[in-house]
Amino acid sequence: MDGQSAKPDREGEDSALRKRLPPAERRQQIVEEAVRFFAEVGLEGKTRELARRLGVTQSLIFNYFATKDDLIEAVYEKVYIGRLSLDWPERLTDRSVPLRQRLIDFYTEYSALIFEREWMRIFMFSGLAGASLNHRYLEHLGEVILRPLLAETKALARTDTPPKMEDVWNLHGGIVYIGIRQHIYRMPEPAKPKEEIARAIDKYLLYFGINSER
Amino acid sequence: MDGQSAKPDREGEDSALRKRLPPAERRQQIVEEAVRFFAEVGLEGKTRELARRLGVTQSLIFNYFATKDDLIEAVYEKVYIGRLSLDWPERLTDRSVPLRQRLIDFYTEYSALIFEREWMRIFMFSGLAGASLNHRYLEHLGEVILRPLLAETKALARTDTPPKMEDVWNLHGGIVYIGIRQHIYRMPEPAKPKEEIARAIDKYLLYFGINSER
DNA sequence: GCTATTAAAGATCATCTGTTCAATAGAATT
DNA sequence: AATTCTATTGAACAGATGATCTTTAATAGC
Repeated sequence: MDGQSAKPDREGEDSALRKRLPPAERRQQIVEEAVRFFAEVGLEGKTRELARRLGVTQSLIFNYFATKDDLIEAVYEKVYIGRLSLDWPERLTDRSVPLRQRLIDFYTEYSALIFEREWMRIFMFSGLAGASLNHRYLEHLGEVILRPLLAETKALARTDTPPKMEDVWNLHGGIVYIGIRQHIYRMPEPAKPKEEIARAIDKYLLYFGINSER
Repeated sequence: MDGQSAKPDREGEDSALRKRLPPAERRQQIVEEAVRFFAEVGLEGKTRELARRLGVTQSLIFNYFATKDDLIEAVYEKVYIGRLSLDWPERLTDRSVPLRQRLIDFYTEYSALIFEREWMRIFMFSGLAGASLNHRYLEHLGEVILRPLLAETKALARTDTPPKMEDVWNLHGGIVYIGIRQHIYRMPEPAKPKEEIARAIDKYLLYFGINSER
């Protein structure tokens, strides 16, 4: 029943030798694999399985992270950090560029960042788990991106129904849902995601009577 | 450390006596609580905790379900069945009613059904777990609801850009995202969800130049 | 009221899982 | 080559967890 009971963990697929790495490097390696691993199987993935994938003993993981929660925290940080808060706030409010162009630029870049299986799934797992980072991220997004977007829309709107925050969330949700379908529900990717994003933006702008050149 | 080691499980909150129920009834009771329980903590929730909430021993659960997976399967069925496939397909294609009204009727009813914490979360948990029911549901939705909706839109569209399936998904996603924000990310519910749904629909229709009366 | 039936409890198993720690071995320094 | 340092391993523990099996007792049929 057990062919090799002498080997406890460490089923190194690529085998090779057990390399001795500088701590910083090993730590990074663990976190990177953990991101992939947890994104695939969820945050309840077992440390033994993670160790197996790393080709390392399970106890080594606890040499770098006191508890599993610490590891998950490191995964959150790795995934969340740098995903937002670039120069978008200014660029989104740069009125020398037509709003349509600004929106397309933003969502092209943003979707390139988040329409990625690892991000999408860990975001959803952590959201379901009620992680505070998740809340903070969404609040941050709302304040730093969506609220300014609302202001920009208001400034150009030509209809009697004034734009509301919910309209911006609707635009955002419609676009994000493309990634959810693809990476959470594993449906096929749209043929031309960029084009769908542009159409979503045009629907939004048209509703408020905003011209493409403005 | 343990005040009452003689009682193994069965921390009946409402206490009372160990009632002897007809099997069908007990089974139903277990499934219903399991829906609530798994929706809250995820599909990896422990059977002992579920039993505790039921005020019943853990072993009793396995008297009704051979394995935990069987229980989860029953939860899926309970949650998924009856959530779709009513008379919507016909009503959505009833051209004696303006499309806008049909859309509003549909999404009012549909959102009332799915904007519910249990459904939303179990749908997401099962989607992340790759449950086949999830795929079947979405395919069914696409075929039975969204594709007819596309046909209806095409029939009334007055613009040169023809409506595409992706447009319908965008409409759908934007609306569903309201529920995701509320129940997955636990953000506050919009003040007037119905109104937001109507606005999303109007954006969609306007983009294809479809009049409200048609 | 008595008995056969069967929910439900109680006890326990085998395995899994996070965590700890002493022993080992790879590399750098002397 | 010997020594030192420490990354990594190997082994084990305690508690949890899905599942099984025997025992208890509530209910239905007579």
